Amino acid sequence: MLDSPDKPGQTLAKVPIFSALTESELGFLAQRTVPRQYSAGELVFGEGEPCSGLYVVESGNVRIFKSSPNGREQVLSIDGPGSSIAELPVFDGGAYPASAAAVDDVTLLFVSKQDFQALCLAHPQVPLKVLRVVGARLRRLVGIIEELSFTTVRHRLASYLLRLAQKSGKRTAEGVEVTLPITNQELAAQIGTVRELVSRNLSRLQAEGMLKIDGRNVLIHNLKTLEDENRSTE
Amino acid sequence: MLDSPDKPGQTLAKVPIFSALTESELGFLAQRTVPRQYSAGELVFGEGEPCSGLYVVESGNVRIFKSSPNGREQVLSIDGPGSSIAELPVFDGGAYPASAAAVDDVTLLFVSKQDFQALCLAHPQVPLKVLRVVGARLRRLVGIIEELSFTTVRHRLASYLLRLAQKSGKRTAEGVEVTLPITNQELAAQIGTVRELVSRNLSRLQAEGMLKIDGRNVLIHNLKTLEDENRSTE
DNA sequence: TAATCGCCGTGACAAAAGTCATCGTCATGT
DNA sequence: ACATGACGATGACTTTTGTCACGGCGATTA
Repeated sequence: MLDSPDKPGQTLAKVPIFSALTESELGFLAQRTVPRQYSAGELVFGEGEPCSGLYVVESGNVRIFKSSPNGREQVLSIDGPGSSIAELPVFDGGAYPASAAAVDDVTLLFVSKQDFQALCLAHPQVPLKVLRVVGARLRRLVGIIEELSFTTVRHRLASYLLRLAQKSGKRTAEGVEVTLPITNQELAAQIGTVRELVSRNLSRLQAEGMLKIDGRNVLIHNLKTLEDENRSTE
Repeated sequence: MLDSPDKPGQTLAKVPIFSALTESELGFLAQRTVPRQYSAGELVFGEGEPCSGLYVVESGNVRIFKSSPNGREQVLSIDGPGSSIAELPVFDGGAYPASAAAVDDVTLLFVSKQDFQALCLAHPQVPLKVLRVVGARLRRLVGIIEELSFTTVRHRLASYLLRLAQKSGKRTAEGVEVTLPITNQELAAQIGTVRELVSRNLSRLQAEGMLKIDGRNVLIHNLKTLEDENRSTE
């Protein structure tokens, strides 16, 4: 049960880019996927490596990022179960444009370039689905550029908190409470800055009375005030 | 001759995403395209507008950019003849993620969403070509993010000059000479900063003996020195 | 228990980025 | 000839960002 042979098939069925396939086609595809395990922090592939195929996330989360020689990192996206990653380099034949690492313990399904290309030829709907997924990816990247180019660390931090509040905030009497799911270091990599500035800006927002910080828990007193923070210079 | 009826067809033949089509199919497509003229500076479409179709650049150049309420702009790409723009929003049904404006006088061929989708269904190779093109676009965006996140204005300016030197530099006795094709204002928008910083950093590079600036002409004394400028902190 | 390690906060500092205002130049049109 | 407007350089200043160094805290391990 825990390791039933059709489990990969079930995962694949939930992947948007394969949603046009019939059950038997999924089964066929599932037979050619190779499950790969990674433990937290492990590298899945590195920027610049030749692209041998794409991956589907079965469990856990994968972080796609760029890193600088200085040790800085910039996260491009975090993908959970049902996401496909690295679909694009499969098509243009180039190398991976960024690195991928396991956030926590992760199981991925690997689909070789050859198999995927054959699949695309046999099922013309697949590339169309890929284009949809890629569209979303591109929008996200443009959003990152916009934020990096136009806003300050403070803004990006506020945006992050708002997004988090929207996704997993709990209403309480004194406001909305969120729990930071990551370290300041990782948060810094996501909003394009360094650990210290995250720490300082969080403190500053608290000093200004917008937040109350208790370890990883953040109580946002007034969502509106935080939203204004964004609109002002955005 | 100047306005021969098959001219759109000839342009379309050079567009990568249509390279899989036969001559007669191109002719068929050409009949459904609508040529549109824009004069320098004119807006083609604005960020957030619903996407009604894609464009092919027939002549001139189009600038794709984001703008901030502050009046700042960030250029995402500049596309010349033979490029297609806004292929992606056609697929995911969303709005244009950025604005497009004519750099100089421009003629575009408009292909409606409906026609293009029908084309994709009839010719499965087309979406595959689109994926290739989009792959390149995505790489460029990731590159912009990398530069914005990791490097300084000085670095990005040096990179820009190097790229320009590589593309259109002329070797002279004292080094490589390039002519800036745009104003400092526009240069600033491309490297993600403001007019003043471009001016200042150019002056500074000159003061340090790397360049000699004469109006729009820049003489780069030593390409290597400028390249080092990039590697150092990148 | 002590040592170590990862994470966090912060002070001190340096560098970079951005804003505002001013002035000069050059081209254009009236 | 003159006014206008776009473009560019630059000084003065503020804010933001980044770096380095240090110390504290909590968990894990020797």
